Amino acid sequence: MTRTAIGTADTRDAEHSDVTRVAVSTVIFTLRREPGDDCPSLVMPLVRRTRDPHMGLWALPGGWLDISEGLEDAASRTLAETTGLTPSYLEQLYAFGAVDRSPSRVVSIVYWALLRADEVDAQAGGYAAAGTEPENVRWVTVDRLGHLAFDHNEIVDYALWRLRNKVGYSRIAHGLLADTFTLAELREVYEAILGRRLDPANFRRQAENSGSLIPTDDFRTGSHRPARLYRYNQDVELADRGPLDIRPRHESSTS
Amino acid sequence: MTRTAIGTADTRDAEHSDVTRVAVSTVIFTLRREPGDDCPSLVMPLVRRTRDPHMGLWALPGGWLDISEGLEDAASRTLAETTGLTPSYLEQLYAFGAVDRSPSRVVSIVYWALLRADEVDAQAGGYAAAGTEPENVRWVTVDRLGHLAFDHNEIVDYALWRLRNKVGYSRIAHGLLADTFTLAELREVYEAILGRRLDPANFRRQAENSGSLIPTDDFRTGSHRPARLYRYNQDVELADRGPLDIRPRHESSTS
DNA sequence: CCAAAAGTGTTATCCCTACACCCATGG
DNA sequence: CCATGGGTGTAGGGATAACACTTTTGG
Repeated sequence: MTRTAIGTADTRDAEHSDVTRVAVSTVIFTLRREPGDDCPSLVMPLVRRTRDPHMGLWALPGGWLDISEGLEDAASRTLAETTGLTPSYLEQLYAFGAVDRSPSRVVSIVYWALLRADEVDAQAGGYAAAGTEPENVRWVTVDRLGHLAFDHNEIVDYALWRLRNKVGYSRIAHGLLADTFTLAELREVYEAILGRRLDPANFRRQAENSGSLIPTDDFRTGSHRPARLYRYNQDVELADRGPLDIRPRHESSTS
Repeated sequence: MTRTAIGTADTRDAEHSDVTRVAVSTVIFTLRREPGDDCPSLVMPLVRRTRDPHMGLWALPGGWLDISEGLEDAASRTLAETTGLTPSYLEQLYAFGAVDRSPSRVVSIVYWALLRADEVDAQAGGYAAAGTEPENVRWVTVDRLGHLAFDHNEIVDYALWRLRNKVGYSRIAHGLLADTFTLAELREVYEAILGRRLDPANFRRQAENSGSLIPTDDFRTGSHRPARLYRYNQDVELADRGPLDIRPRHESSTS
């Protein structure tokens, strides 16, 4: 492994200013329920830049592509370095390569990923207990990002567009939930992503008819009528992406 | 401009074997109507490799990314070098970066493009008249490609999947036609891409209701009842891709 | 007149939406 | 018993698919 940098695309060495280098960054989504809020909201981790192109600004997690490392491996690695977690979903977003997007020539292969809310909470709790909470990492609601380094605002906008688009025809919403969940929880994920409320009755039917949900015998008991817990049917993959193995495997760590 | 190579991802210099280089390749689709056939079929240009990784095999047109050149510019450039034409549609497909996809480490940013059938025919006629038909370029029907260099078979499969997928929810089919066309011609494009016949009556209604077609006052007179010619409404862009300027501009050369 | 493609009309079906309604639980 | 969310039923609208039908040309 060669050296890598958190915070994409800085100038590693002056001597490299005449070559094109490849960076890999990742837009990482998860869901956070604020105590006062009625519905959860999308949040993502950002990394503070400690070097000069845009030093001090917040940027997407990322690093240089190692010569002996696959693109997706690089995305997973930087994701783990930033969050300590394994994504429930990881997909390539786009390759950004405008000549002027960085002082030196950098092509960024950008991935986007989903993290299960419960895993993030557990991890955050662990950091808090150990007192090792990283100072240069911050989790931010997607609609309050502010001005990011490089072209990262554009990148996040595109990732958000893709997420919202994809939630309509695939089952990525499961990537934000624990392995069992109520239909209301699943619906809240959709509502948080799409930014609008959905009819519970119709949502239930659609979800049930999709064939991707397995009802369990357990119920979530709240302050009212208990709700059945469902599980994601891993067999059904749904026409989701390409016909080949280009697409990432979901390395679900909970199952 | 530095040196470039037709036929992606060969080893430029031995001294570069310790760096990751960026190549840009393009899957170029157009429609060819064989004299005997009843319906046109998808064809694409391939380039014969003249250097050693996979020398002699056919490969996608491509070349090394120049340090002062945008990704899309590189795709357009190699496309022009191969076909002498400007694409009617050009979009990034995927970044391929498996460690073992080439002897040296190469990340290929792959684009896919559409060419208007009439422009390709005109160009081919020009080559034939001038006697300058390139020997190392061959136009092949997509279902008779044979074994290509590198992972290019996978790449073409993915591009085909994307094309077939996209034809269902966008109007890229126009990218394969001249600027005026009959509904039957438009339907044939869809049929060639999707590989199945479509009901002419229903297709007509869908096309008319899409709002993207402008009827002209001209008719195509064949051996039977004349058919109205339509034009593509360039104002309507349809929710097609990302919300920002990441998407390529269609540099249509006919309008 | 005939064949064949251009173009129109009609109907059944499916899916989605809205919304009324019943069910089960904690307080 | 009542408020609240869990869960079911149902009627209307829009899009699609299947296919019968009329129109217009060349031969």
